[in-house]
Parts: sequence; C-alpha cells; structure tokens
Amino acid sequence: MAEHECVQLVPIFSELGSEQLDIIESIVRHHHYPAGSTLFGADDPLDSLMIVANGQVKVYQLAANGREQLLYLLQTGDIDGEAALFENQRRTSFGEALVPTDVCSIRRSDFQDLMQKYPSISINVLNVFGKRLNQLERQTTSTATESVEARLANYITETAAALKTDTFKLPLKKKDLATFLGTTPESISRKLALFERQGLITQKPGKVIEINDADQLLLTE
Amino acid sequence: MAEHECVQLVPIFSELGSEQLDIIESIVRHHHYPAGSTLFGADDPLDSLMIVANGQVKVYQLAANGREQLLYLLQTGDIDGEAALFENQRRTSFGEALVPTDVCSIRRSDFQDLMQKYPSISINVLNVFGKRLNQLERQTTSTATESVEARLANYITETAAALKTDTFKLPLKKKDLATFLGTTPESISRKLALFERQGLITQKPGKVIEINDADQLLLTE
DNA sequence: CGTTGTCTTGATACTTTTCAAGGCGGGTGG
DNA sequence: CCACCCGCCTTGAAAAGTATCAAGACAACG
Repeated sequence: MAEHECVQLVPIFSELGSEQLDIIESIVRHHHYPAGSTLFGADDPLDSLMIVANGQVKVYQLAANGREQLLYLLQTGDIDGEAALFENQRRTSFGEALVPTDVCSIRRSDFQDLMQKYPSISINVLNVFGKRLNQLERQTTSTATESVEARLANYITETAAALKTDTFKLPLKKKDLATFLGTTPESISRKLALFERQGLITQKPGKVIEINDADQLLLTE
Repeated sequence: MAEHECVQLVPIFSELGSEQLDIIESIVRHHHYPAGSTLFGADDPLDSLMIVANGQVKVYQLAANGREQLLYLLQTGDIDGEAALFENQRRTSFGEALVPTDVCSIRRSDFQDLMQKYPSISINVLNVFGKRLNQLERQTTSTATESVEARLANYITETAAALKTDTFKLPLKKKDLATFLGTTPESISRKLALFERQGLITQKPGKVIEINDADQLLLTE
C-alpha cells in the first residue's frame, strides 16, 4: 500500500540510502483519517512529526474573535513540521483532513535522534521551514497590503503556474479559500464573477477555472 | 567594544564552550550602519548570516502595489536567518537600520561548516525559526481576521507584557507601526485617541503609552 | 531658530462585510 | 434509481469599517 512508502515521499530524507530509509520506516506509525476528521487541535501535546502519505490536510488557527485562518494546505509528501522544532510545547493550530487521508508519524524523540545521526536531515528540515517562512511572509504581505481582488487574482495565477496549466479545479471550497485569503466566500464569488465579466477567466462547472488573460490578471490592483 | 562580543549574545551558540566561541568570533566580520541606512535589499545575494550586536533593524517586504509590510523588528541579539537556510538564492526582503546599528556577519559556507561540526547549532537554529514561524502565523491570522482596533490593542498589550511594564515608549514610528499592523498611520492615531477616550490607556509625550485597563483592552474587537 | 518629517484631526469615498433569501449540487436513504 | 435534504454557492441591498486626501500642529534635528 502507498502508505507504507511515505518515508520515500519526503524530501527531508532524500539524501539517505535505502537501508536507512528501512530503519526509519520501521519506527514510523501509520494512521488513516476520514474526510472531515480532526488530526490534531490546539493545546494537543506536540509529540510527533506528521507526514502526509496520501490526501489533503488543512492547517488553520482560530483568532480571538473565533474566525478561522487557513495557514497551510498540506498535500501528499508534505510534513507538518511543528513537532520537529520545539521541546515541550503545545500546538497552536488545528489540522483537519479534507479528503480521506493517510498519515505517517514519527515520535519527536525518535526524530531528534535521527537528526543527530544524519545531519543532512536537519539541513533539509531547515530548508523546508525556510520555504514555509518565505511563503508565509508573502502571504502576510499580501493580505495586509493588497485588495481582495488582487489577492484572488494572485492566488489564481500562482495556482495555475504551480499546476502548469491554464485550466484547473480550485483545490478548496470557497469557504476555505476565503479563510486562506482573509476574506469571505461572498467576496470571492463576486470577484470571480467580475473577472469573468472582464473576460479574464471563464468559470466552468465543478469549481473549474480557465484563465484567459494571465497578464491582465496580474495587473489587478 | 560591545560589537566584539556579538557571538555571546546569540542563543544559537548557547551550548558552545568559550574556546569554540573564540573560533567563531575569529571568522565573524563586523559592520556598522548609521540610522536610516540599508543593510540589504531584495535581490541582493544571500551569502551571510547577520547578528545584530547592537541597535535595531526593520525587515520588510514590498507588495506588488509598492506598499511596505514590516515583517520583523530585529533587536540586539536577534539574527537575520534567511542566509542560514538556502543555497544560491536571493533575498526577498529589505533590511534597514532604525538607529545606529552594529552587525556581525558570518559567511554562509562558514556557518554551514559550523552546523556540521556542532549539531547543537542546527537544533538551535530550528528553534529560532520555529518561534519566528509561530510569530508570523499569529501575525497572519491577526491581520487577516481581526479589526485594526483589535490588532492595535493586542500589539499594545503584547508589547507591555514583553517589557514587563504598563508604561512604555512605542519602539516604532507610527508609519512603521502601521505597516506592521497592516493599516495606516491615521488609523493608528484615531484608535489610540479612542482608547484614551475610553479610559483604557493614557498617551504621554514622546510616544509613551500607559495602560490603564489591560483586561478591557484585550476584549476589544 | 528654522526646516523637515511626523503626527493629528476632519470630511469624504470606497471597499468589503454582513445579513438575507433563493438556487444549485452532491450524497443518502428509501 | 429517484427524491429529498443539507450544505455550499450566488446575488442583492444595506451598513460598517477603514483608506484617502488635505491642512494644520507638533516635534526633533541640525
């Protein structure tokens, strides 16, 4: 089964030989979560590193006023990193499976042993977190300084670029996309309708979007 | 001079003995930046790790529309970490000295050698970035979901808590504080005036603020 | 002491949220 | 296999919050 190969999915172990991967595989535990189920919640003890073997997980925080902020969308091969980082801390975010999801976990102490044994792992982890910091910095800048219209236009072009196609299905419900972009589902509906009226995109059934004019989309302010 | 002891300031080297600190000290380079000068800009090569030996540095990004977003305020003992993370990349943010500032730098290749030699350093670096990720996650959640009023109230109470006092001087000009909180200087003026009218704070000359009712301030929505 | 940048306050305009209601779609159970 | 039901999405109208623009006061600095 695919979930038995999660260790090979993960870039942080990329420099290891297959014998070492076997060792790691042996200390990994496997879990399955149905769609909609909770993987972890705020205040849960932070005692293991999670690898998404298959599926999709949304990681979000709750603000003081109860509103939700989507921070990351973990796909197959992504890791939930917090556990690698801290000693004796509790989580500050929630994780929820959006589709049926397989997860492998490594206890923090085991993972820290691995990092001591194979220094390349910690360098790789640093790289993963560096990328995440960069992404988050851009997200912060974007939500704090740009209009909803510009943020949505950016999201569409970036998603298309990542998928290397002009026609793609939105990977999230509008409700979740709204919490990611720091707005409301209604505003997203309206702005997409606006883009369509302007001829920049075409909306098709099933949350599918076709980009007609990527250049103009990027000029949206 | 203080700038010759920057290595001792930094928590990432905390587990090392004094002989090892001497070695590191010998490969460190010292720089001085007057207030208002630029330490680095976007697209600069990312080739060294910076330690703030003395002073204050604002790290910010520019959005597509040209607006500025303050990401971090580095104080004495803080590091600018990006350089530790990536190979062959360029910066995405700007660094500017807010007051006369002394900086020590370590070339990236030297730093990566150090991480290989002393694994405790990379664990410590992971911890630093973990904290920064956490801070940034909270900042993102806050700017995306809460009102200007709530964000400012939070900023005031958090700053007071960090300084362990009820009366303190704002460490930033309102213009910079505005780009940090994702708003405008005018809005900050107005909200502070509102808090004062509500009796929650007292404003004194020289950007000094006294908190009268921290509990009520935290309830601000 | 003057100059320059920063801050405050007001009036206005705009974007976006909120609230409400109707339509669509996907999944479940009969 | 169809019908129903629930959750998601869309669209409208109104309200709220905040940005913008402008002008005057203040402060810091040389």
